[in-house]
Amino acid sequence: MDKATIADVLDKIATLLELKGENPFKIRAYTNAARSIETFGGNLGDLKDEEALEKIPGIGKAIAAKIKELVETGSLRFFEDLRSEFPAEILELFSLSGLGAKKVKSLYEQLGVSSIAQLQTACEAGRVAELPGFGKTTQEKLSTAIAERTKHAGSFQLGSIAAEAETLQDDLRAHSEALHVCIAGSYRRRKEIVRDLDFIVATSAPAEITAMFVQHPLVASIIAQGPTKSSVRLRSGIQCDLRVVSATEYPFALNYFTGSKEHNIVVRNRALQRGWTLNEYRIAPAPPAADSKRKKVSSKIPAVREEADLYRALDLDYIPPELRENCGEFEAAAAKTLPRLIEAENLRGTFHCHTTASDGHNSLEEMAAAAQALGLQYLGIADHSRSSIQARGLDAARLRTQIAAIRKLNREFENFRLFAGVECDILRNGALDFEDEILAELDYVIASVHSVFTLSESEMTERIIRAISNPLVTMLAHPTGRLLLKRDPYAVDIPAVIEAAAATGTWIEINAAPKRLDLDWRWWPLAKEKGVKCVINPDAHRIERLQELWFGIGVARKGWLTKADVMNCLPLGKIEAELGKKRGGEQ
DNA sequence: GCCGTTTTCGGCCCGACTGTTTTCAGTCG
Repeated sequence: MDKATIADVLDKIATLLELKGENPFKIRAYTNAARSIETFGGNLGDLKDEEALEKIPGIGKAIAAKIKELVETGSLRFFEDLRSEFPAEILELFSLSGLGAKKVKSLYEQLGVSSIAQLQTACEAGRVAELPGFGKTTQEKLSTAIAERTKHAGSFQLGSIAAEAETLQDDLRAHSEALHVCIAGSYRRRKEIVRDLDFIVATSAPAEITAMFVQHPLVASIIAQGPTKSSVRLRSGIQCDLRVVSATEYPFALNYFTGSKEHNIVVRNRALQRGWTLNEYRIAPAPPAADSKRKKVSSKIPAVREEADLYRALDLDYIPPELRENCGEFEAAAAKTLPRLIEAENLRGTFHCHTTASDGHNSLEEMAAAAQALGLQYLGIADHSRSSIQARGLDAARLRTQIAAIRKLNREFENFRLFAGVECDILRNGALDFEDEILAELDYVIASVHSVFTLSESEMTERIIRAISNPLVTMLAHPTGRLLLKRDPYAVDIPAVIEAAAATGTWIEINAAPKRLDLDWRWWPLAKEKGVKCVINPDAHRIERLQELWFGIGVARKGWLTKADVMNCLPLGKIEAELGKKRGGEQ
């Protein structure tokens, strides 16, 4: 059972308790526990051990016992009992925007509505509008939400909306009344999936900024419009919120709306401990509290002109947005041990690219020129191997032709080099798609799984470990095979793969293609701890896609990686020796 | 149900917008 499944059960418990009208703080405890499990970086085996579970923040005795039962038996009595109190489909109602626990409860108790289909019928019959607390407008909005539901699933790959987001940001920045503009939220934290975009604008002319925003050519419809907050839907379908604030409010708003929610709660609590109350607009003295805990504290209110001032006032080093997930950043920032995260400028080359030889759209020469234009010192070419029939994978003869072409081209470059590699399929049994003899002729080898995704977890794990145990394999590409929002990862024991990569000196890829972003940021602190090196690769099939390296940098930063952890930050003069290390048995 | 720099009780982030109200509840982030 994976972490996502456990978190999902905890979330569903929270929702069902809400439907029952339980104590809101108990409900939040389950939601907090779900987030905690989701971001838990440790070994999955620990989830069976109650003592280890209770060490995870937000998980106490009661929830630890429930997780243990769930992991050990595959089900949870408490959850099943709770679920049986309501019709099975009732949870789907929560996916409609505007419907929360109270309204769902009313619909269920007063109209017997417990599914989206039933709600649709009730709306069409006009019965929803007659309920207390509902009305004609609400009924119409629900009808629309049901109709639009399939159209906007509500989640977007970061890469699929980045261009739109940056365009809107640039246009807002160009407005003469905009003093500061930033996209906060999960976009700023570089989450792989975003649900909306949060624009924060500092200005003394809020009406003009709001007008420009809601009338922007990218806007498809206006959801809400007020003096300080507006919401629109862009053409791509993503919801986009605008907050207009004053210049003095800006650092607070930026911090608050960057989140994460879990991070904000800790920030606010640290402020409270110092006798201050913090909201999205300002920091102020905490009101004289009824409880004796804080009333004697009366520190001077700090001046905050930018976000860093806020963290400083809370005795913390500045925490980069990518780390704001409440996954240890506070402890590190307090101890002044936050790492200096990798930046895009640190990259010197990259390794996983395709050409027209297999399923790419550009030639060797074009890919090399594009890499040089980006300021890279080297580019690794790794076309598919023969088993990837669908991608016109190379056989030994065509691969040797490509190696020769690369060697020839290299004689023409100054201060740039193409490396000859291959993206070699890992066959069902863990063998590689080429004989060692030809792999040894290459500068490096990428191993990856492209077929038979349905093996059991132990078979898949053994398969991958066998492949990377070959000394000729330099790196493991997209280790889980996931396609974000489309295909789940195949079953594989990532901690075991990380152990094997550490033992064999194999690098692990961050595949920077926005649909993959694999290996996920949540695993990198563990990989780093084990001494595994990272390589950021675009998996580019055309020259424009080389720029997707930018998304890989975001993942690396979220994974707490520095330039020392990422092999392709090494300059040309040093990377060649590193490519030979595993092969030479020096490791 | 979780948590602890006054720790085993008594808190638990909080403001904006909308729609349905006539002063506020529900939802959202």
